[in-house]
Amino acid sequence: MSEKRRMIVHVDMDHFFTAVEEREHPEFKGKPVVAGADPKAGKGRGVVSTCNYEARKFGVRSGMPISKAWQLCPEAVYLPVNYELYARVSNEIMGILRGYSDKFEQWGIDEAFLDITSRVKEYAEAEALARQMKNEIHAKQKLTCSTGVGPNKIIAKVASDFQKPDGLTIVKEEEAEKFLAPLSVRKLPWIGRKTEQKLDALGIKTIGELARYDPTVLTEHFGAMGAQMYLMAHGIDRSEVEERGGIKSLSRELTFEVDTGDFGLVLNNLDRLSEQVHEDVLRHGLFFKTVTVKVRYENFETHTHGKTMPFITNRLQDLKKTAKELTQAYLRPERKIRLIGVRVSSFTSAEKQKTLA
DNA sequence: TCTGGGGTCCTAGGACCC
DNA sequence: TCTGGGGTCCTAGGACCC
Repeated sequence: MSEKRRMIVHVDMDHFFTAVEEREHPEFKGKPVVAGADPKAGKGRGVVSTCNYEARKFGVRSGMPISKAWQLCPEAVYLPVNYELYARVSNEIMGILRGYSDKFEQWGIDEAFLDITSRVKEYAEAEALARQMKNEIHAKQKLTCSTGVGPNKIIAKVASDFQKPDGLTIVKEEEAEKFLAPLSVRKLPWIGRKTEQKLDALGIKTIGELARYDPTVLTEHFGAMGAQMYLMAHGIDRSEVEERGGIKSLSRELTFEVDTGDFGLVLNNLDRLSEQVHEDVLRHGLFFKTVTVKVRYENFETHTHGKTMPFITNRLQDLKKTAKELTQAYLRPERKIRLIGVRVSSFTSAEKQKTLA
């Protein structure tokens, strides 16, 4: 019995944050635009969140320290990240895309997978449908996206990244291995900087080299991920497109403008972060059991310390008290602190909590 | 290169239970 | 007393995603 061939689409909005900003501010058009931390004339300490293609011409990239971006392109328009605005626009786009599929999966704020197997019979029809999506998003939102179509999520995602911006790339099942082979392993999802380095040490740079490698050796080096990488390199991926389940954790963190040894300041901010997390907990109607704090020292050494309580709670005082207790051990006079964070997890919803009570 | 912020998932070890 | 096997929960750290 042969399974029906699937038809999967991946949609990735082009430089989403800065594209929304350009739409809202036509005067930015044609200029380099960078969304991220305050550059503070080259002294800022955050990173670039997104930049437009004009800024990329200067070498600016996502994830780059904002101070480096300032060196490369001081004349760019620098904007703070307006997450609420982007989330509103994202919701409208996701609403449009949902209409094109039976199975839908949002991925981050600006990407989505669609299973359109039941709606098309062949790749030409899939291409037409993908083009229709792009046109509707452009007509209604004045934004462009890059789209990939393939027999599974991995191939669709790599395909959407192949031509940018405003791209549309179709990769048929029978062409998938040949399409992937010359690309860097870094193009595969889940292969980041560290894994790329480890693969490089094994003499593996391209997806084709990964596909020809001994899978048992990959499993020895990378565990379950090794087997997964080997399958991906062969264009194999059986994972379903499915709506993400409920939220698993809520957190807030803060990097100080200057590393600090002022523990009063640290604890005040810890309280503020706890209050913000607590607001989110109430907004989602959740009860939590686990509190985790995060501390990063000036040398970037980072620790987390958590506690699971023997009861479920949604009270601010429980969160504040636990976070403070967990943080105390890290407050050492000889160590300045760069970042603190508060996270809650092990959730139960309010409805479930009522039935238990 | 001097490294944000909000998330998810995996791993490995230890506690504890039957 | 020197010893099992399975299951679950918890913790800390790490890699990855956008």
